[in-house]
Amino acid sequence: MQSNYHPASLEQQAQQHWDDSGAFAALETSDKPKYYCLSMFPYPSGKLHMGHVRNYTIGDVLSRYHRMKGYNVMQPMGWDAFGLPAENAAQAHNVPPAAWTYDNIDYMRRQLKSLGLGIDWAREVTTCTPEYYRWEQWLFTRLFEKGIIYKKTSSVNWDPVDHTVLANEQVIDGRGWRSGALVEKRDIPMYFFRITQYADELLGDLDQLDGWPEQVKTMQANWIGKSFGVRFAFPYVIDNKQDNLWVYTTRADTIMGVTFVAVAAEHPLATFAAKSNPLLAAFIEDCKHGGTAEADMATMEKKGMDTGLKVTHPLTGEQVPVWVGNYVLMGYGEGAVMAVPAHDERDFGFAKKYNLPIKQSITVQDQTFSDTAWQEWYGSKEGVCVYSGKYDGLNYDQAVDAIAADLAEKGLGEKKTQFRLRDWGISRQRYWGCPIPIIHCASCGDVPVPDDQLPVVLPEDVVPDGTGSPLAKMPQFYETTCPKCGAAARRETDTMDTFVESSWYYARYTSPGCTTGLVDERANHWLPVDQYIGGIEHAILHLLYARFFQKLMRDVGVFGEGAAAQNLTHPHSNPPLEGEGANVALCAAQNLDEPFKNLITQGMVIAPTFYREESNGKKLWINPAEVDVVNDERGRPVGATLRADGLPVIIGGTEKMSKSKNNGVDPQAIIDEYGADTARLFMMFAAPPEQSLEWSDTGVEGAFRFLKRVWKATHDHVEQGVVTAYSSGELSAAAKAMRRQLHQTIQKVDDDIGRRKTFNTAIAANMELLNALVKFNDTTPTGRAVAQETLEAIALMLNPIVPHTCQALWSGLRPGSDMLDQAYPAADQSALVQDEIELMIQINGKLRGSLTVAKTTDKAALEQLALAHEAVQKQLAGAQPKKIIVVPGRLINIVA
RNA sequence: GCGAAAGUGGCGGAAUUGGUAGACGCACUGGAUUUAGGUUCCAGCGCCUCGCGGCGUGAGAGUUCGAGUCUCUCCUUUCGCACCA
Repeated sequence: MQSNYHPASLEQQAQQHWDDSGAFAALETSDKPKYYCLSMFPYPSGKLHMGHVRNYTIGDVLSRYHRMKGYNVMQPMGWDAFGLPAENAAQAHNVPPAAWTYDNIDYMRRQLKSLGLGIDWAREVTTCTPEYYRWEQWLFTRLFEKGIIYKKTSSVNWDPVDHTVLANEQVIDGRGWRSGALVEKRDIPMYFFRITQYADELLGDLDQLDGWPEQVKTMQANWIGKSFGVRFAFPYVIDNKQDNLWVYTTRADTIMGVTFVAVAAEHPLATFAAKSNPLLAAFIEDCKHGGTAEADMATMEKKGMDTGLKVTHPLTGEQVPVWVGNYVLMGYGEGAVMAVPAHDERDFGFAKKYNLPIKQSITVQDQTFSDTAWQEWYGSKEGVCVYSGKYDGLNYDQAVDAIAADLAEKGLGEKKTQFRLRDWGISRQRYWGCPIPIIHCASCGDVPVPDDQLPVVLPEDVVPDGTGSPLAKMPQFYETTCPKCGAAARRETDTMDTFVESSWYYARYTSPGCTTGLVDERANHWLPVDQYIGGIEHAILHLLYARFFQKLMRDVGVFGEGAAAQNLTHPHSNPPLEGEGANVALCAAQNLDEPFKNLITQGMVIAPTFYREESNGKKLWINPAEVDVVNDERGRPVGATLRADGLPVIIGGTEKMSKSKNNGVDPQAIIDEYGADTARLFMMFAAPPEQSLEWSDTGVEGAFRFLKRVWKATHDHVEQGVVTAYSSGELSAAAKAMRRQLHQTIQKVDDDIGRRKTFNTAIAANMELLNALVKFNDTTPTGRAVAQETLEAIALMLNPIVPHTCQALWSGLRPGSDMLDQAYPAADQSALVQDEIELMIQINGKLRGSLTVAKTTDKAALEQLALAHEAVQKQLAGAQPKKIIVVPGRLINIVA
């Protein structure tokens, strides 16, 4: 072994060895149980950021750990390569998005390799290649034919200056980010996935997902938002024609408190009223300004205007005014809501503002109604009806039943289950995406592209200019003939939402190179994904869409038909895993309902910010790498200076790494300076995976220092001669204690990585073990054998986290043996036996002392020993204790 | 606005089932080694107090022999909200 720790050369050697031996090629022919470990694939934005390093290190730790535990591991990687940033870069640098994207992929692939990830690169997928999106288009045509995909109009953000559709991200304070023009809502035809048809299954199957974090499942359940309510109508007459205004409510018990109805600006009644009311028309026009984001809608000022129209309350027969409200969404529910100002916060504010009547209809026991009392009642379903005629005294359930029955009798309503979830609109008026495989024919309508004409290839030499859709300006792309009648026809020029590509890539990894379908029979070997890892920001949308796609692919028969029985008996299909998620239905992919058995949602990577204020008050953000922080004599930061000029800078908050705050740390710089293992170790040590991780330069140095300490301890030991690890024989008390700590650590680290996935505590336990070993320092033959045993175990335990270093340590400890072939160490139960234990002594729950006793001491003897304890004697001062509580193995509490 | 989390020393975090609060690391202080800086090694390090001791897990209440952990109210911060990925 080299005397010093040289990460650059040893990492290069280890990676070369893994490459040469094909160590991470995942084969379907293995006898071992399979473990499919998937990290969310990156968008090729240019270079890796710390979030990627964290994500992929977590995946690699679990992959290597499971390999050592005897699993046949598959860890793939690919590129989520379509998207908006490529178009922005294209405009900025005048390069086609394709060229920019492929260059980024080449650079980032090299970076990933330098991290030493155990990836099977033969399975790489790139979503912007025709080989990939061909199957997405194929699936689209099947779903279109089944009616799962359909067309309807929907609102988008329209920039009237650039004549282009804007993403929500491109709308800043209601204005286009480039033009600065006020954004308008515009209705255009789009294709939708009928995800609402799967809402019940997507909700119900959450119960299968034992290996998912509770909060993610709760967020998904809330997002799907199943509610039980009543859909009912307010009849009205216009131009002597009878019609109904439909609304939906979950609070039918308050129906007698309705004092007005609010409709969306786009509602037909609003449009009708505006014809004869220029002021209303202007208001409706005004409602079209501003973006479509729900957060904006919910926080903007609630505005409204009376249409002058009246509708009839279905139960009281009263005339109720119809208002237009800017907070009512046309695309959600009926586009109209009943308003009960007495018992709804939003209606209350609206009624106060426009001086509309407020009418109480429920009450809560012992409380007096007032303008503020509604606040306490809002959201609770504990009230009973009052001032509601025949419904007086009924509680929520009784009132809803009675009211729904009465509405049904009049043919004006019924109970209805509704979902908050809306259908998924996937049309994008952009260039850099998967072309939608539809041909528009004047006589045949929307015709899906036949299989033999797929893929519809996206031309790759285009530079978008930021106005309109490039494909819509390319006759050579859109001019075509109808596959049905042969007449001249126009190809669809919209592309798909990039969420579509990322909804099925996990399945494609199982079948690299497959040209006969989306996947082949290899999918049955690998699916489902055993462990999925990715950012918490994907907790709702991406994960919901991928779950949806698994069900779609299952129902379309992507995984083969009639092959289920055969695949179910496949010897290597989906063997059970220990631990979380083990009860997910084990079946071939064809019958698989859920794609991801276990899920880790990793937190963000954050870093301190530094800035200077310029004369115009603007903040100039300075990268943490250019700053020195000054601490006082107690370690508290008192200031910071810019290294370049030695002058002070202002310390800002600790925030998510971003370009705008210039607080990103380039992983490449860390790898170049300290090596990949130090970067990996720091990221795994600084916080558990689900929490946010604060970047710290000195923390990185600490991680590097630990690796040097492990290296030195191993080197110094090996220099004295490699020995056989301890297995049996007489041990000194110190050696016995050393071995006990070693085997306790093996047990703890196994649990920390395998079950708890708290890599930070696994690393801390190894640090403690090394500290103990350095102190142990026993040079007798038995002592050296125990040291050999300990050092080997440390190398094995740390191998999943810092694999390059451990590969080299192992070569030193066991010349001629390869770390790649090693199993995870098992704890020696006999070494764990302990004769004496320490018990805490409490008086009234406060710690007063401790007691070391034989493990076998019984309760009565323990009580006597505790009472005889000096501190107890002093506190009791001769009095009798009221009670003594003995918690075996832990403490004795004396209640005085 | 709605939904989901989080809050523990100067800092990141640990405390896994209600039972020793602060493991491990960083920063800091003192010492040793070193040509110097750095490195490395040893010791100290929650707060108040000379000490005895007291206080201490965002704030306030509650349950319990015992609460960082359970319950309620409040405050603050972060994430998501359907065209960023």
